Amino acid sequence: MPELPEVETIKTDLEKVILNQTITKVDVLRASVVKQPEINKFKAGLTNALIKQIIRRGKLLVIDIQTKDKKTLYLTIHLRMTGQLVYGALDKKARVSFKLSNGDYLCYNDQRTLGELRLVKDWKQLSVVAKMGPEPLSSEFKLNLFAKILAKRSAKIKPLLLDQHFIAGIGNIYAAEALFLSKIMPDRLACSLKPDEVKLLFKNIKQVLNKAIKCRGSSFSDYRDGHGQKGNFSQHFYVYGRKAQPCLVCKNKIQRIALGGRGTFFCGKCQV
DNA sequence: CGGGGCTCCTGTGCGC
DNA sequence: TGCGCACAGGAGCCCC
Repeated sequence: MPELPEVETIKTDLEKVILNQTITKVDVLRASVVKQPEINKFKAGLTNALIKQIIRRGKLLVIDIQTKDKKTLYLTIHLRMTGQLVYGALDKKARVSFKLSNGDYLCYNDQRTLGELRLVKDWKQLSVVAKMGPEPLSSEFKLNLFAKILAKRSAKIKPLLLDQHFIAGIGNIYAAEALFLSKIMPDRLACSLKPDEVKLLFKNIKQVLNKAIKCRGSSFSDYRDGHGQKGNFSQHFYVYGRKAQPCLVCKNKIQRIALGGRGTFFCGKCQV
């Protein structure tokens, strides 16, 4: 569900309310979402731990904690499709809940339970993190490297944008929107993009992610911010979820196809 | 390397 | 109303 802008919104929301609080109680109501270590160790490590810092890498949230015996550990949370991390009152639907020192709760909700929570010593050594591509909004994401990699790849551009080893944090919504803004058909082969198109796509990836962050993310369906509120970027979608509706630029009907098993929206007239 | 299919789950909406 | 199927912001795995 949540992509980079949504996870970033949750991060900044939670930074204002959970930093320097102690976790006084941990309840795991759905054991399958806790992947590492086993439940009792997970709970023991977090109980009476101090929340020090929140980090985002791609779609992964990393909460830096100091345990009651002064060790540094990291709680990593991947929200997958329907995960939510909401601060406030205890939610009856929570899969995992953390009671905080001020009496409020941090609830991990997840309808489909595909999300993953881990408590680890070194989050950068997790294989998902080690294999992750560059952060698209950081200076490590460079046009010449982007162009070089695209030139070598024969995969279709849209599934490639979703590949977290290639770039971190882009999901189905922002891949579709960035390609629309760049006037590129989602099924074009990466190596077929012309230099101007590569440049445009590079710029639009950054632009659409930044705009979505300003709008506090997209609540197409389940996404909620750190306070349980919806994001506003869905109002600005050009193509995502707009099958059969008129293109906002040329009035042509937006089409939907499947690419790599994922719904893919585009305008057949604006995109080439 | 690329892509298809399947899997982890739960819920909603649509067509018949 | 009821049932079955398609589909959903993700991503890993196996196989060809």
